[in-house]
Amino acid sequence: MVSTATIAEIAALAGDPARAAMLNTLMDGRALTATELASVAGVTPQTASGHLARLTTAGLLAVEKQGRHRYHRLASPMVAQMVESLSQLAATLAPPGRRVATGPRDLALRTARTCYDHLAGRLGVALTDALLDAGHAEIDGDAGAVTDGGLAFFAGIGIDLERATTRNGRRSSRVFCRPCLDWSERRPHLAGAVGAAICSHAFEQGWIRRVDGSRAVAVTRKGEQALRSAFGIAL
Amino acid sequence: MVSTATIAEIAALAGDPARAAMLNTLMDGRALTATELASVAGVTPQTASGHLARLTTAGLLAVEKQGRHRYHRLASPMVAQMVESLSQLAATLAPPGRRVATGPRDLALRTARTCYDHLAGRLGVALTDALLDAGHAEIDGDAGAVTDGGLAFFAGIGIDLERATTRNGRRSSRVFCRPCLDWSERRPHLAGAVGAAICSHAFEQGWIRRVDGSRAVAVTRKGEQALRSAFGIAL
DNA sequence: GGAATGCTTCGGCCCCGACCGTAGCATCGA
DNA sequence: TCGATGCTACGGTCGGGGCCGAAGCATTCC
Repeated sequence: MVSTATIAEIAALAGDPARAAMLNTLMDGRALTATELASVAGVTPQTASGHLARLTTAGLLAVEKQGRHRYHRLASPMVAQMVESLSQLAATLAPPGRRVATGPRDLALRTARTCYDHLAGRLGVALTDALLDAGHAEIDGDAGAVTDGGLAFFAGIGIDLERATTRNGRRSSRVFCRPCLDWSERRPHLAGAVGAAICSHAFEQGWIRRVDGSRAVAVTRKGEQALRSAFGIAL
Repeated sequence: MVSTATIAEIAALAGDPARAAMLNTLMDGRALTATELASVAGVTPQTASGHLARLTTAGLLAVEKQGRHRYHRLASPMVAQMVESLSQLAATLAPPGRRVATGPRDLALRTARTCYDHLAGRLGVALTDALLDAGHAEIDGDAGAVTDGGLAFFAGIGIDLERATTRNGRRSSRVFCRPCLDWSERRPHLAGAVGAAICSHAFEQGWIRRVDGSRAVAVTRKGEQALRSAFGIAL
């Protein structure tokens, strides 16, 4: 966050194949570790470390230290917008034959996808809205919380939040509930242990299933019924 | 227009100081010669020629041959949008204290300027606000629209939106109306075909004129009257 | 405690590409 | 026809930076 930040400097940062792959991977709003990003970029961890350091000092990425892991995410929606405009342009300029098939996949991603370990897209935001409206959860700035009524509600539909926050009988240090700005909806959805518990429960109950092994998920017929009866959601 | 056009390739093209200066200079939508662009980039003509060739084959620039001159311009509004998003990010990431020396030239830029092919700055935002307040246009998120009343309004002041959206008798695929976040005002102004039509009309009617051949424009006396009577704007 | 894991720093290699000087093509004005 | 101008093509130089191997901290697990 030191240098004078010219257009050329920003573009040069995104102009390296390895760094571009990292930025593109982080476009879903997740926070990934340096090793994971090294993998997607196809470089060794020490090389990735250098790239991540440059992206971070430039202000494009934000890091969150958690134990021996360092989670990297896009620093702001504006960075996502910049990457998005690059993607659009790349898709347009690519020879029509070799254009990445647009449409169903993108539509699926915007409808419902996983964001790290919780749900995002229209589904994730709709779930969050429903929980907020019902008074089961609250969001205030960067903080989130589940109300007492919410705890009972989750228990009633089979989501044990006690179990979700403990591992090996010991309390996890993980953030219990926090809002996460949705990349496509530009509105918050629930993350943290609560978001993860909802997501894994939805998978276990067969409400949703992965599409093509990508981040996109599809809501099953059973899931539609469950979401309507439990949350009052008609996606 | 050959290679597969990845994000990294596009960004790398914009990541060179000389090429970035060229792209930035072309942001006003004009077409400049190679020599002029070499001047603003601070390189020799032969170096600039190489840069321009790369930008052109990549599809970022379009060339128009006229005699012994070759006029270069941005290939599409999408390129302008990409450069715009880079500018925004650069302005945001720059240390607040040492932002480029603010002077009369900057003041003129902030007051009124062209953004590719439409109006920006205080003038652009004021025009947009007036249109929104009068119900002539609407903005919802990333989408914009002109109302039926708006169409009649524009026709009344001599702006034919039908003509603006058709080319050679066929409907252009260009986005009709979209909001564009103003770099200096941090609020949206109108872009797309509508924004372009307003801008060109303002030039044709002598409401505004260029300053020093830069992106800045000055509102003429005639323009002040027209803006006040037609839009109710007192800049 | 010791070992394993995640990440960073350091040093050195090496390639890409930005730059210019020179020279070669087009076009315009006499 | 002959310069003058605008632009491009080629060759050579050289500096930045991407890459990895080796080594050094920090943290966690057993």
